[in-house]
Amino acid sequence: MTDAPTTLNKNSAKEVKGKFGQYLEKYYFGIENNSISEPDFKEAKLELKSTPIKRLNNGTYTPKERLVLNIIDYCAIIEEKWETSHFLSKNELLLLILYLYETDKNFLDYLIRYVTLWKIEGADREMIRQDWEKIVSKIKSGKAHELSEGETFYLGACRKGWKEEPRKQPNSPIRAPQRAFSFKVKYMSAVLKRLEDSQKLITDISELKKNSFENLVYNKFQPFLNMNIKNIEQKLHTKLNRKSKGYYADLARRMMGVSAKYIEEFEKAGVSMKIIRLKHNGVPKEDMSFPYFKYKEIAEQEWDESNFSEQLESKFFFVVYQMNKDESKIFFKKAFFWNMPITDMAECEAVWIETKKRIISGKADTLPKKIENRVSHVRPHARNKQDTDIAPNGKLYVKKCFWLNSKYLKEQIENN
DNA sequence: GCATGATCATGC
DNA sequence: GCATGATCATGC
Repeated sequence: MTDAPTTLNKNSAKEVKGKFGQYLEKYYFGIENNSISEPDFKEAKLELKSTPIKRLNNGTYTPKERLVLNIIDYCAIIEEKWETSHFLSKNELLLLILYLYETDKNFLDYLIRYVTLWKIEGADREMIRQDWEKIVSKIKSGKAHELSEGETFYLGACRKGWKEEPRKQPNSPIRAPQRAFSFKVKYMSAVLKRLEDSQKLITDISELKKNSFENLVYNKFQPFLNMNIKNIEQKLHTKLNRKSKGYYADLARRMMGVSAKYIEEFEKAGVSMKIIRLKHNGVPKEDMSFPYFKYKEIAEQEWDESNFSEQLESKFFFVVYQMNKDESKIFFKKAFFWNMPITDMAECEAVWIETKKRIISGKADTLPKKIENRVSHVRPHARNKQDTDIAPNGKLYVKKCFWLNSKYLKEQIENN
């Protein structure tokens, strides 16, 4: 921000509010201040947002306020659909900058703590969609003046511009205060937590210029190939909890030099890391499970929009350990990125369609078994027998999920 | 309290 | 040894 004025002194909180963001846009990114409806970087469909965090007395950090997004146009929004909504097209992908607000500092001296891309996706996206629908339906019924933040979960309709005249709204003569969509403070806390809990794999950009990301990851594992897990821990000068279920995942992250829970690059790319332990014959000890499904959801969905197809389309990172015959010893064998070949995807589609067919015809208790398909099968995935979900026929069945067959995984591991 | 990743148990 | 059913452990 070299061109920015430096003569400003301490600012009152009110003056500062918004200024950091304006200066950042203007002097760092060269964008003139605007409130146009397109994203700031329209070619990339990327919206620039900066937001303050503050330090608490106990040393932890917390968002200072909600993140205010676009102003709600009461009259226009009732004609919109979620997928093509103004809100989503502007805010789906944010370049989010979290800076540390400090009372007695000139705002030009605020520290930037995190810079990250934040995409509305996954389960968050569903919650936010529901919130959006709720707000829109209230506006539709002529109650824009009764909107309040407490009605929704992640996405709020907050007051914005107290000095502004109340706005016209459809289906009611009453004028309603101006409101904007916003991520609630609690949601921003989750964003911050996510950032605090994640760690970059590659910190030196020059490495990435010389080598592909995949190769850089493989290089990190190189020194540990074929090494017994005990020796790996020693080499890393670390002692992990062997009893923890996440032990092998922890160890894998450590081999990559990461002690945090999340790997930033994996998170951004939607890469899911999976641990596989091979028996002496090269077959994984377990099939690979996915989150449980809702019978009714499968009955109503098409394959293309199903959770299972979405999960399979993402990239995987397999970390493979090899056990000896009596499973007393285990060593690190290999790690590789993987995505499902299109032909195998078709097999999973067939299993999914068969599952849907049986659920609809009231046979949710006899879903595709392992012997029925080379790639995938359906099996219980619940806390116990009492942990059930309701099927379209009104009966309760134990929760189940799709699995990838261990023998199929064996082939994939051997081919990589 | 529940979802999720992971693992155990049983019977053929 | 494997398919299938059942459940554990952790974290949010």
